[in-house]
Amino acid sequence: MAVTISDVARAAGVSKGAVSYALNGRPGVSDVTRQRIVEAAKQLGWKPSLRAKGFSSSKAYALGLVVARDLKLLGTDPFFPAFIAGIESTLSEHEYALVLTIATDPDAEERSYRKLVEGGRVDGVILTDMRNDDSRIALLRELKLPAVTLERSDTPSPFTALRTDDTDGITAAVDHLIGLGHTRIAHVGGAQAYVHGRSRRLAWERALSAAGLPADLFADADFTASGGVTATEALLRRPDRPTAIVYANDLMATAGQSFALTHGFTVPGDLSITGFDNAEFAQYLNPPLTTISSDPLRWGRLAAAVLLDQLAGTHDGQDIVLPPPRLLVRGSTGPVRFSTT
Amino acid sequence: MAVTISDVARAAGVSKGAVSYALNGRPGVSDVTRQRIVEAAKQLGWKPSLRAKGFSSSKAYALGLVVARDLKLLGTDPFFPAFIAGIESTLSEHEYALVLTIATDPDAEERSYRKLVEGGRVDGVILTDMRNDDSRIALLRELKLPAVTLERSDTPSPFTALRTDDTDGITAAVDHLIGLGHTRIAHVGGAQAYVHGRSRRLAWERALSAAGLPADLFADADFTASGGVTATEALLRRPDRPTAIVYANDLMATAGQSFALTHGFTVPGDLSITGFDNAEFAQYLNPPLTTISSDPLRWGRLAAAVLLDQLAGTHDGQDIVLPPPRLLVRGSTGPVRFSTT
DNA sequence: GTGAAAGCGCTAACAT
DNA sequence: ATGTTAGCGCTTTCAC
Repeated sequence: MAVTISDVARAAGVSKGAVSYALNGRPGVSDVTRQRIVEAAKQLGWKPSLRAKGFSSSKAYALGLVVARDLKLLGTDPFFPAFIAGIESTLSEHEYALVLTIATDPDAEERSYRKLVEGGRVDGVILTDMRNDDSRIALLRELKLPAVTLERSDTPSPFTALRTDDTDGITAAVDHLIGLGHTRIAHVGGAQAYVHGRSRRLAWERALSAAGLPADLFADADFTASGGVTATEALLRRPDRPTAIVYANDLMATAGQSFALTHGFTVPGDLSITGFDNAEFAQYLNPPLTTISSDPLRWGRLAAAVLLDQLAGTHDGQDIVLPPPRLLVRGSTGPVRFSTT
Repeated sequence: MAVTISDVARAAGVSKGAVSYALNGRPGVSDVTRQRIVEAAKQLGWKPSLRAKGFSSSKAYALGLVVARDLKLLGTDPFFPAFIAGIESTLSEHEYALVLTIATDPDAEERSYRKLVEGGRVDGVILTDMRNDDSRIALLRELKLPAVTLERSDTPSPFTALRTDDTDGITAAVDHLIGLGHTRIAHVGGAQAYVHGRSRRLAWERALSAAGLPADLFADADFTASGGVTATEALLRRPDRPTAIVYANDLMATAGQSFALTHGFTVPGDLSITGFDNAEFAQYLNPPLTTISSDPLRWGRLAAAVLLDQLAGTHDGQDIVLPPPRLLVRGSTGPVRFSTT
């Protein structure tokens, strides 16, 4: 049997309560007594039982992450692994653990949150892939589960959000293309039900408007490779086809580039292409993909830190704004060759 | 306050113990009493507290997964997300949760396991990325932590392993290339410290030997894109350069293909290429990558199931053998053009 | 300032 | 076969 609080109390000649106070740095014990207790605990090599702590304090000492994504997307998204690593790096400093759940359909998502709460598995959750009109906000409210969200849904939310302007990345991409002489710059959108899907589209529109260019070359897609192909095909079939396409993520850009190349277009000669995410493989395409890079590790670290602060009551509830993503110019973008207008 | 076992006991007019027995389907209560108890529990909407259960039974009702990988690899590996989804699908049926840890350096890995145990976070762990001479085996033994491993390390291990023959996938790839007339078939190896790195290399060697061809075109790498580039460059610089390269994963194959294309080689004209993993992006390369596909979802599901069985004492300890991976022939492989020997 | 003691909600050893 | 009861290891209230 491992050493318990009673052993320490006995060794230090005090009560269990005193030990608890002493070790949690709370008032209720004199400094000398505290010293003695700390000493005894160290001597005995006492490690407070997380289970007992959790039980008596009704805490899980864990945070939850429910990932609701299509497997195909999960597998290629460079965001999640780094994001999770970021979460972990914060949690490991605080004796917290991460409980990960993967939900493959909408119902499973809600069930996941409910189970996490019913089982007392977590003290709070991190919400990613925010959606416009996001049902999770009401759900978590009902469940009284503390949360932090990545980006802000248009659904009013009582939860702290980590935000940035996707805007800046897309804007930089569009401006880069305009600088290369492009005037027919299309956008292949990510699923518009997602906050980041829509904000990227809006950023594209605004950047074009700001330059006095029409934002009429839009093709809706869903962040998947096959969606990217379909959208690209639709755009390239148009008589006023674009000379550049801004994609909402690298996977669609990759698929789109592949489609263009196999249909006789040169990249960037006939068509310039930009992605979003900076997936590892993107720089090994032919040509390597110009893309936009954020800092998922940092997002993860911060998201966990903010949530922990909140649980400890040391966060003021203000949203956190992260630095904007950066444009990485590579071979898939180049000067417009000629205008066919 | 939520309804507890005492409430149910009172309502059913029995002791707490009786309720515990009744609800866990154990002997000790008559069928009539059991009926009454179950009824009362349902009426009151009683959900046994996982925390209390865990506390009194010293169980976590959770499994752990410690991922020790370079972030760059984590982000492009299609294996993990699907594998984790598989684990989840089994766990969610058993009131178990998954605690995920990411270790970015070797020390962190050991610390992770120790923390998981000390905190009583998990009842067992799933080991992936097995290494030859794997230190985790001794560690888990010391920690008395039940485990299941993916593949078997050469370190003798008391843990059940899920196995397959990588062999079959690589063999199929080499045979496919031989069938296309290739005779100088190289291999760009994954880190040889890993079981799957070495087994793929050995499979390549054996397949060539079986066909009476020399296995002398080997370049060591580490599963990373940049490693793939370096290895490819070394191979293509050789006077007896290969007409086909079998890569140990898709990321290296992608990077290698990119290198070859940008250095004037045509694929598959001058060089045929095969990968391993069937990453989503691989079919959107130019040309699309011939690769080898396993079933990570199934691996995950099984790994979790076997471990749970083991915890329940219902597994005989026999290794589980999974079906071999499949070769997916795509555009990156073609007939050898001519021989320059 | 200090310490005793009462839970927290279960499980399991123990009487009956 | 059934029910009683003593913990599990901590936190926290409440006397002292």
